[in-house]
Amino acid sequence: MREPGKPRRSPAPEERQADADRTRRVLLAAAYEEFAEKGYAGARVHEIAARANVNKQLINYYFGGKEGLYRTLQSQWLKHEATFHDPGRSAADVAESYLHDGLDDPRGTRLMVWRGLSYAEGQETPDEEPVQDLSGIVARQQTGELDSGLDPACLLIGMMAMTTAPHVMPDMVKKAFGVEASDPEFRERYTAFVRDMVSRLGPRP
Amino acid sequence: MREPGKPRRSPAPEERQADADRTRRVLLAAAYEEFAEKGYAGARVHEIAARANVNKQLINYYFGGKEGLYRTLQSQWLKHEATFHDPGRSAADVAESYLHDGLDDPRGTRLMVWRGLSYAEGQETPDEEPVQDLSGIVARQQTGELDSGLDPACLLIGMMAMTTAPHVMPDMVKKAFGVEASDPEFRERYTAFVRDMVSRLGPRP
DNA sequence: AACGGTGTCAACCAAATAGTTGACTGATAC
DNA sequence: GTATCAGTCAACTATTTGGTTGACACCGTT
Repeated sequence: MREPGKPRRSPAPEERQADADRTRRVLLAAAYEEFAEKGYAGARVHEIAARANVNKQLINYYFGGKEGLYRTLQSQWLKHEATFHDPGRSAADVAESYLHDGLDDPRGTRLMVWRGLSYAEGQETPDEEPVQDLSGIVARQQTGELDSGLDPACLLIGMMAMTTAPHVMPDMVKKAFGVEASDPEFRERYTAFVRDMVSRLGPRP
Repeated sequence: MREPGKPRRSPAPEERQADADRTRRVLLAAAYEEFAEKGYAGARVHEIAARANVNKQLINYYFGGKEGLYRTLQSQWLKHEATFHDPGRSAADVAESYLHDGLDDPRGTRLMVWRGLSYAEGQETPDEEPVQDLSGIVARQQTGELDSGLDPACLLIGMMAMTTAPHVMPDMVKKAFGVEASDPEFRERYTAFVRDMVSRLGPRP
């Protein structure tokens, strides 16, 4: 990208390290976009480099290649786990905000779904916590907000399924609602449904 | 694959057409596997040809290339639409069989999810029916099996979300249940949950 | 001032990949 | 019997793609 004759801008004294960190960050940000959009197989390293306005060799330099970059991205996004652990807010509110977060910025969800499809059974889960935190659900069962007769693990999967659905089957949404998943009309109708749904998960009369 | 000297087996009289059809079929079957497993970008045409035990050129000959093959496959699998239209069986039974069909053979679901991720908003939906059949849901609302206060389109999406969840987030399943999504224990617990869930969608007392 | 290290890049390379070419086989039509 | 056509394939090609090489600029240290 740099013009032939023009010498590169000089990295200021203590800016050196900052530049390296900055490069890592912009690369990760670009990778986030590219991988969320096209998945691992569809993503292109030169495209990531272009989005980051950086030479593609730096992907190898800092992350050891496409796969290293992908792994780094994944492990970084593991923190973003959904646990419904948010005392003070109702389950319906938490579900709604999960849904809205996903509708406002589908990238995280898409990344998760791409990963799910590429998931191979029996693969080693190296360092990442091998157990899902269900305490947020269980706590709500104890307070009677959710029916304690229901399986907590199922509850979590079910709730997550509802919030990811618009990204998993956007075409079915389009055909069933007549509008895209990003349309306010869908948002409104589906939000109401999710809240209603959650309210039905309380203890049975 | 054929040995050098050995002449090819002669196509019998009326077998000619049958051979062409057969080639198309084995290619589509192989493509179904390959695309379901790796998605469009990850699939390899030489791999599809190998699975079909056929020269890869035939993919171009019969389908006009990788994309043509993919399109043909998609349009063929459109019939498999889920509509909950099955009078005589309860909604819980239908949901359960959707779930079990998916667990027994994930390929159709995976294909759908891959497609969902590749879905670009605003793209033309060429010939395929642009409206989702909701009559199966509405009918169940009229008989009082499902709450008629609920949005039919939402009901469909929600139900489908539940049945596809195991394939969309197999890693979360693994972490939440401690077993793979293919494990009988998961199947049992999750089936019970889905049935319970559906039973809660009836009219409120 | 020479040296070594870090951050960066342009140019190159090898493998993979989708697609093309030209040939061959046998059956049917003329 | 010759021409034509459908079906098939091995070998080839152009392009894409992830990755490597070698260089260079700038800084701090000796």
